[in-house]
Amino acid sequence: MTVTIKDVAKMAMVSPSTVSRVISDDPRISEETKLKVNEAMKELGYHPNAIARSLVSKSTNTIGVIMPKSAHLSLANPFFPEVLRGISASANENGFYILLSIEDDGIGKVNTIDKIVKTGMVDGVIMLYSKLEDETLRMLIDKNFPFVMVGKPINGTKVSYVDNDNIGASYEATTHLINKGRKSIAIITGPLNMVVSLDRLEGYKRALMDNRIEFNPDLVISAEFSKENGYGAVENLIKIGKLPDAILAVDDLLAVGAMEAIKDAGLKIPDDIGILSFNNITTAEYLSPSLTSVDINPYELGVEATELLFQKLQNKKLLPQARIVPTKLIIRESC
Amino acid sequence: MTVTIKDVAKMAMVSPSTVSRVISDDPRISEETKLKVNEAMKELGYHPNAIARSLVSKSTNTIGVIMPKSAHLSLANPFFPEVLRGISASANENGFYILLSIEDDGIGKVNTIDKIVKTGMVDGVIMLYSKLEDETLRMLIDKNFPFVMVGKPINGTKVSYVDNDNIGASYEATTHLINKGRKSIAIITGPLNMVVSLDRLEGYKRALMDNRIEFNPDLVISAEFSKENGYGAVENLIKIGKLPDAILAVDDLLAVGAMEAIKDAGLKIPDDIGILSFNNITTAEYLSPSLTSVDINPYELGVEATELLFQKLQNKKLLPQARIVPTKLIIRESC
DNA sequence: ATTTTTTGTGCAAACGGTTGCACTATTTTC
DNA sequence: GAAAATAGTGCAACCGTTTGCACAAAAAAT
Repeated sequence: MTVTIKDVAKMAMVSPSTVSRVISDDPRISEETKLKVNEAMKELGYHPNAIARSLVSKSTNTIGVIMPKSAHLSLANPFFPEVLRGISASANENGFYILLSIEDDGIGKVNTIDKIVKTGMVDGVIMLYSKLEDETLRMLIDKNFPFVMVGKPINGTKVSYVDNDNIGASYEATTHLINKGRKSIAIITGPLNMVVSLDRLEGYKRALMDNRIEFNPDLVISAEFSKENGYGAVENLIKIGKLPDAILAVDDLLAVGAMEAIKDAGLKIPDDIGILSFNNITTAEYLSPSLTSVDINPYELGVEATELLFQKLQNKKLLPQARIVPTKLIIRESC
Repeated sequence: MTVTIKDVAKMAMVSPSTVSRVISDDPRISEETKLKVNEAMKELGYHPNAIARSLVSKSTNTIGVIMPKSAHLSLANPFFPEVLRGISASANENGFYILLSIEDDGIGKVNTIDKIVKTGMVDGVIMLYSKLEDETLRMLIDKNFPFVMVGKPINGTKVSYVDNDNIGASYEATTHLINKGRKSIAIITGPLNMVVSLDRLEGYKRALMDNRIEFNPDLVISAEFSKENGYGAVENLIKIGKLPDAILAVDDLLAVGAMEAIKDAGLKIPDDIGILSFNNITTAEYLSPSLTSVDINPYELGVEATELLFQKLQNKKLLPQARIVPTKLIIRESC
């Protein structure tokens, strides 16, 4: 049925080895036989079987990409799809394929990383996943299996990762607010067990410090990313009478909620309160006032992750390293 | 280095065949040896090599998923990610993996479908892709290779596909407008070489006909999906003095633009003009007035596509068939 | 005119599994 | 108690490639 290397060999009247060598462009093959073989291949419509090749070469030219199923990021903004595009572009360029797995968050679920790694389906893994169970992480490290994480790992484990320059971006954003004359800047940050929240808080603190503004813990609100929580955060600031003249929200959704609350309180943006947030969702530009936001580059994140992984594939002994992708402050009307 | 079936065999003091049979749960193996073998497998941390298995079984338990890189749908709304989630969930349930390829739209680019199919990396293919070059399509059909398309194919080719019930949805939407007392309904449709545009136009026509409203070609505007085009379409209607009392936009983006144009013209929504559109992007609910829109179910589309593909894998002779996924009209303030 | 080197190709053993068939030991049947 | 059926396991071929090594023929060196 399927045409194999032997069929080609027969037709070209050479041995299978020779055909194989033609395929891999072995310099020892004469031009003459190359021609014959190539002709036979074309004639028969031959394509080398990837599985058989993998079996002997012990590499599949495939990288596993593990995505969380968790909704808020993947739906509210095209973060994951964009990372994926970056990975895909970079992988394609290097002749690699992508085995995608969307992990079920539920505990006790079958772990696909485990399977694809242990059964040898992939050469390396990229994880868009920070809440990774330690067990899997341990396994990867113990096996010295090449992998890269997108997003700084949670517990300081020494692994390779790529991430946005969250600290730098937050520093820049905060400085921008300060330069606009804002004195009292609140920050609505995400859950404090998320590295992204901590990093953005850190950048905020550093900027305050560098500008000799005292850090005020009352102006730090931590909440899950959602419009409602953004709204609630502002309500709360109003209630305790600590209304700032600017708000830094670590996620656009929080900002959207905050903006509503501010308007509902009869205050003006940016006149009374300036607002600035992160991620630059598409809606940001359509809000009124349009929202100043830090644009991140998920595509580039994907590219960098893949390149880093390829380095590891070539040199298994490469030490864990980080790649930080710059961000860009998009200035609009909200501050 | 890696532990193979032979190592297990040695440790359990049986032949490799026996180990293989234990793995595939062959009933002829005695409980006793099963125990021995399982113990040895655990002891050695053995996992059967997927590649080797594939080589002999001639199946990889992997399906290829081909996504277009083209931006407008994948970015403006989470359509593709959602389809992907559906595919992933369904595939996982059946112990299948996903080989994802994001195709570069550019002509002359290497065609990944071709490669993964011809080199035997996947058992079947799902294409989220309607602008498929005929060449690839032909190849798949000629090889009788199992595949399913998401979205009705463009040229009536007899292939298996899943799609939203676009005609039905449009019929329902138009009827809704009519029931609200609208007499003169314009439709802003997408490019007329896209099946989705045609189908939604078709549903619109049928609803008019069933309600004895004459179809007026002047009220049909075709434009690429974008805010700007939605704006322009309304501007144009105004200019030619054919302002309707309702607009059916086949995409939310068009509706958003249309709404702006209507407001800019000093008209009121829904009082002067009602508006209704398709796809129900997240923003729809936040607009003012909030936008009545047809919610589609991309997740289900993915699930159905995968199930259909599995049917084909089991029965290669299955005739091409379609699966139509119902939609849901979400009524809000805009009409 | 030998010997040595180079060039081009083939042989056969892997890679890590699966499976049809044969075979022995045990059980069932008559 | 011998023949037939059944149960449990192993042998060896195969899946479609790659690759180390051997080898013959041709070219180069002596």
